[in-house]
Amino acid sequence: MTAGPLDATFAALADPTRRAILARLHSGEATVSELAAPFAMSQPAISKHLKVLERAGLISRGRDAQRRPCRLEPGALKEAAGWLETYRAFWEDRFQGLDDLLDELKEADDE
Amino acid sequence: MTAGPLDATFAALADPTRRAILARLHSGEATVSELAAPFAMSQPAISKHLKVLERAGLISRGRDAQRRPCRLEPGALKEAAGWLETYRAFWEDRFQGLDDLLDELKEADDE
DNA sequence: AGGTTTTTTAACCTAGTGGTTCCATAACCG
DNA sequence: CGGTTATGGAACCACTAGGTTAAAAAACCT
Repeated sequence: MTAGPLDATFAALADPTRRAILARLHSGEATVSELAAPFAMSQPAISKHLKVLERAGLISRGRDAQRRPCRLEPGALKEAAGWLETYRAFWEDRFQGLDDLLDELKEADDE
Repeated sequence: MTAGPLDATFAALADPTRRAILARLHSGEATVSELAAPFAMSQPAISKHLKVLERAGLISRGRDAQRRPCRLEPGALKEAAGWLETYRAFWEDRFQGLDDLLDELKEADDE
């Protein structure tokens, strides 16, 4: 039934703080405190978000003395994009007016 | 901080039942009972899922006598895919081994 | 060893989610 | 009108999520 790691990935992406963290990591590794700095939120809260991202496979963490640098991992993002890709033809068809055409035909049928 | 409708969209996509419903709707409109049939779950539960999908803008609902046919809406899917698209270059770079090269350089630096 | 920095853990709170069952609504069909 | 079908709503329950504060770990620096 299409379960699996997509659950965790999409759930992780559903939070704006976490998406902002990913955006930040897009431009390179960062430590927990660096990631926490921009947010009006306690640092343990950020740690929780990072754990969610890690369990979803969106980031991985190294060790540098006391610091735990985070880096973006491409795998999960790629899978999520892959799932959405299934629908690309659908929304591009719609953009080309195919669905609108169908709507017109249906309305014509009702009259 | 990149908030907005992406929250609702990704949250809606985080549930396998809802993704299955979207997949089903990909091949055409369907009524609530048709959508509920494949699942070992009460029909009100499906109604709740449909409400989540609707509030996320992923589906819309018409009216056909007692039935409330659901159809897939492309907008939200397109936005979600658009957000992920920002990272496409990142995971494709990784696939090309760019990050692996960086890893090798770093390991060489440690020795 | 003692103190500082960085990060995680624990305990707690509130609110939301995903499911249930039972009932209400709405539109059809005799 | 009365019954049936299709769907939404209300009340409830267990569990999870996102936040807090306070304390514990772990690795550094004299």
